[in-house]
Amino acid sequence: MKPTLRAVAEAVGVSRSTVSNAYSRPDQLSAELRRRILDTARQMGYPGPDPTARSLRRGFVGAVGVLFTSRLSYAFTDPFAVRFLTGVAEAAERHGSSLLLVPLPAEPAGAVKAVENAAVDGFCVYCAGDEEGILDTIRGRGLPFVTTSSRPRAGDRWVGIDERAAARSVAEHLAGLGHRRVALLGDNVLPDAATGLLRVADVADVPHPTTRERLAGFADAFAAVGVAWPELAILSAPGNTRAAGAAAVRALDALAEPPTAVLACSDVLALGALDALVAAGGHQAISVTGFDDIAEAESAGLTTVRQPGEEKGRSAAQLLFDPPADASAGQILLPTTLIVRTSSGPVPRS
Amino acid sequence: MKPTLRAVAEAVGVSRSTVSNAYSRPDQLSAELRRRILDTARQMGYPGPDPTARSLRRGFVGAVGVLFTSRLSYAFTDPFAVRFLTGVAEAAERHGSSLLLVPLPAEPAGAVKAVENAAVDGFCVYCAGDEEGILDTIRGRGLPFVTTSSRPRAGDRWVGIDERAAARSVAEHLAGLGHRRVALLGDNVLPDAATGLLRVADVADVPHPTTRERLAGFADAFAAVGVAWPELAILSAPGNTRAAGAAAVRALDALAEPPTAVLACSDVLALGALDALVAAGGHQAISVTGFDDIAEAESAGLTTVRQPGEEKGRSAAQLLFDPPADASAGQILLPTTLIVRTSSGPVPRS
DNA sequence: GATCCAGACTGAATCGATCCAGAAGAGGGG
DNA sequence: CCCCTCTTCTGGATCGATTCAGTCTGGATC
Repeated sequence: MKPTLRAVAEAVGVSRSTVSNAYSRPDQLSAELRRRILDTARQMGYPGPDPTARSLRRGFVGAVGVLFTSRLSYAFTDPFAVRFLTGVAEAAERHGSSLLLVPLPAEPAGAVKAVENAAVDGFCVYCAGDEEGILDTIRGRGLPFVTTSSRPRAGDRWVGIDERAAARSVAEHLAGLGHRRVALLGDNVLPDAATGLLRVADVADVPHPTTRERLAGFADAFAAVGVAWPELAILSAPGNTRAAGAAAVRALDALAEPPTAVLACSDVLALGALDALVAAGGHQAISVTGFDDIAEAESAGLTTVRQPGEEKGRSAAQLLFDPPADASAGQILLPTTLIVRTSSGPVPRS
Repeated sequence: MKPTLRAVAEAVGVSRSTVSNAYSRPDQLSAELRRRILDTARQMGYPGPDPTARSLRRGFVGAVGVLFTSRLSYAFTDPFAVRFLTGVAEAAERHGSSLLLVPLPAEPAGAVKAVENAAVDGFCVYCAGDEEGILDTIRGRGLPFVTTSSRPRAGDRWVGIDERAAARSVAEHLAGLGHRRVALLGDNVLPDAATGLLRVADVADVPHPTTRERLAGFADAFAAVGVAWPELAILSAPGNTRAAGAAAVRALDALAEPPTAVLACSDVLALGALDALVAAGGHQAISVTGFDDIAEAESAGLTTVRQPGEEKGRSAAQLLFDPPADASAGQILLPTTLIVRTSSGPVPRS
């Protein structure tokens, strides 16, 4: 067994307080004694104050929790999530904090337990499915947190973009190019895990808030040019991956008249859509747009909406570390930009 | 202030142990009493046992530390590191553990402190620069760990590849295509942060173990066809990024006779090299190879050595969670494969 | 020479739980 | 009716440190 602080104190012949001070408050004891303490500590193989015990006593941990809803390992396969995490990491390392990545089990009860058991000083919540349940648990613990995805409660710290307006901007671009018969592509659009071409009575039925807002934004633009919601084809992918996007788009084959454009809720899905269209040989005819502007989007020539991923993470962590005195400054709206590339073009005359 | 377990115990009129049992050992008390306890706890706003206090008493935390040497936020920009992390995350979530990502300050003393202060049950050490210093600190704490990068000490748990043989395999491929005048590209080849074309007296002078092994493997293959170490051009990039790789390769312009091939120590660097060569217009003439086989390598047609990234992470975590009874099984050597694509070809006759 | 003060160090209380030996009570078997 | 076992619950010790109100010492001040 490793020696404890007490053992060191006894070996040197001083009180535990003094040994503690030798580590954490050098100014509280003479340099000479401090040296002696640290020396014998080293000799005895004392590894320094136990982090857990210290945290308990001090009342803080030095780590922020990061919450992804989907399986943690999936988070890393999502380029945008990785960029967010990069930003959080950047702020955290500047602040001297560690990052605790907490895997959330699929069942709500398990997720709540995971949040309750996380030894952290606060949370960055990235896009959770059962967001409210999780936020309530965090509130229950009395820990500070910052959300990103859905619309925040008044008083909650938040950083995000205007999802709906951003989505509208790409859709307006396509509408401007003359597209009227279009498909909207999202992942897990409805809760029942149905995949492919879907009938969605109302955008409000879409459970995932980000997907919902983006679809609504797309719809807004088309409504403005006279295309109503029921006329839009809705495609649901089984997940936010390239393969899933491709699979969903293949469902369009069933349509008598294929759409002239596919608007995806993420770049990953959009790239998958391109994959499928290229494989089918008809990609010239169909415009595809994405959302996020991940690295691959550029080389693929994907028209998309750029949102600042790293900055989102950085601001979130920053907001957690030093909360603005003025609560109204606790909600940061980041800008988005429409990036037009080659994957979108005018409707082909046929 | 949030109520504590003690407060709940007093409110219900039972002992603290019983409340504790209500949460952690339901079989130790009657269902009826348990319900009563949990109910009043909920009413009082008790968030459940404090994770830190619990960890202290139980002696374990439920989190594994992951150590990257370079700045934590850089880790996420390295696709191979992300894949490793994905694997670790996968194993961790299966095991119900969290991941503590610990940023390591650049100065060794700070890094040691960071490792000492991490509240974890063990570490996965991914490619650390001052690896030995860090491993010693972990050993000092008496915590289990798994390393990946450099050659392991006997008895240490380890998962990795035969870096040197793998590197040799790509180099042999190029040598077989007739290449004799080649450049080797790594990041931070020498400790003095020199960039571009370098004079390196001996491979052994390269501080970073992975880079050293890979360069040595490249050299092995060329030595076998009569090209000695001093005849190889060594390029050092200022970091493991695409831009850095491109920058380093531009130094080749200074050469009277440019090499016919560039062998990079990572795909990221290789892609950067391709960028630079494409920009210069001469990429047809020069073969480029990478290392790792990241996702972008395929679409770029990059010849490379594939190593199983996710599996590396998964095995590392697995090795940490359930150590093999037989210590000799604690070192896992993963296979590598040469992947030949279009970025390598025969030496052009001129 | 009495007073004051800063600096060095101590001790007990505390952080918030979990663990374990054992007490109390209920039921069962002989 | 007594002994034994089981279940249910309790109290105190403990995990390993930090904190804070003091004590003690030696020297400066008037």
